[in-house]
Amino acid sequence: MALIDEIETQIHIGPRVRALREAMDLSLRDLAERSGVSAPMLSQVERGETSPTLAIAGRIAAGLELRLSQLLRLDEAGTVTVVRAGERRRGGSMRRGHTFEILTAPLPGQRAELSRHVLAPGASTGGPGDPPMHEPGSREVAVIEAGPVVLHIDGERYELAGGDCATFDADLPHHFENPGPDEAALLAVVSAGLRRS
Amino acid sequence: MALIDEIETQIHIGPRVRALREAMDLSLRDLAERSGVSAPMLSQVERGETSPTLAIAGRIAAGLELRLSQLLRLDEAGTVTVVRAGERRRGGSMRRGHTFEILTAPLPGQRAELSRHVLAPGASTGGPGDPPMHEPGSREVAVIEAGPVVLHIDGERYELAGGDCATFDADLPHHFENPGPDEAALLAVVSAGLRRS
DNA sequence: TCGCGCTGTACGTTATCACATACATATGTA
DNA sequence: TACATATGTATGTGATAACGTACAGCGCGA
Repeated sequence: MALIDEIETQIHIGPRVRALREAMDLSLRDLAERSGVSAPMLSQVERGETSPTLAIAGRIAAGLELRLSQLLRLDEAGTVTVVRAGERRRGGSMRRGHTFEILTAPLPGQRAELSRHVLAPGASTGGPGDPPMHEPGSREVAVIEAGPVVLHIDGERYELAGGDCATFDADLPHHFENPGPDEAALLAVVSAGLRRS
Repeated sequence: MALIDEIETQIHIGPRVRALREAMDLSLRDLAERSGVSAPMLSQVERGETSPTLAIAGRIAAGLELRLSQLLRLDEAGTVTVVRAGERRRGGSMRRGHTFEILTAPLPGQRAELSRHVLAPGASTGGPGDPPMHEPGSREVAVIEAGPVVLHIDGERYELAGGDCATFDADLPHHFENPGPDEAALLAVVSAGLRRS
């Protein structure tokens, strides 16, 4: 219902298995011997008549001298996503003098989001009262393209110059401020949170 | 008997699924809703009491906003070679015409590393024969500062211009090449794969 | 203390995966 | 022609994956 319908979930390794097997000049019984999976089962998998368990799929991959993730990746097109400079939405400015763009595509499987922020003199990326926090456990890396910029985080204050790089917990309240007379810019990377167990 | 015993075939995604689910702060029923897989099934999979079919595993991965190959790759982490981080962090050039800096501090708990690469005309960040892959499950985001740059990955070829942004699996063989007559530069972010606990 | 809502798990049933066997077709060999 | 050996597929049976339901445990507010 929810996510499941919006995402391509179809797994159809059958044709790939058959192609690989024939490329190695193996019969179904040959591969059955190598993989420990019965020939009729292999036949059904190749024709897509059944969805094998991970255990079976792993043995089939092993028989083809592949890791299962490799076998599956062959059927997952679009692993590489390119976002062209022209086709990005410019993010609305939450504050006057602040504009930003999200540089990365919002696709599943992504664990990092990269954004570029431009600050007019005196502007900031957010305010002390603003809610826009990041997911718990996430980390942020910011590189200053043009400074100076002041990073306010959790009551602390860090003065950054062009080329400086700051790393911090993105789930703490924070914002960047441009104190100087010139325009400032920075790149921010937010890597998805994963709680340490 | 044949190959099957010589290759590690064990698939145990259970702990990984549980870690990811808890990191996303989802209950079994939450993930059931997102994935279309029943909660008891998820429980059994997490505890390794059953080997799900590819169809089910794919839906679980989708519910976790991962591709199945990515989810599986997290479990194949043990076999992979580590990058020579020591040499690279100094910012030396591995190839002529290629210089880079690691911008982030090498601190524990870091999940993203940011580096800036400069390529002389004709230079590349590595070669087709070079092994330096990133950790399994890691993702890379590259922003082109000055192009053109060609991204070679897994046999594919992507032409990028200044301002373009590419995202891909960092554990696939890849390198950047500068085909133009001018100096090229890019920023690369590698977000860590999920570590075993 | 009582419930309410939530968590994860045990139960029993149904669907289907995976096997061994048997079959149909196609090659080649005597 | 007959036999032999290979291919991939149809069949029926036991094992198990996957479901809906129901349960024990926890924290919380009335």
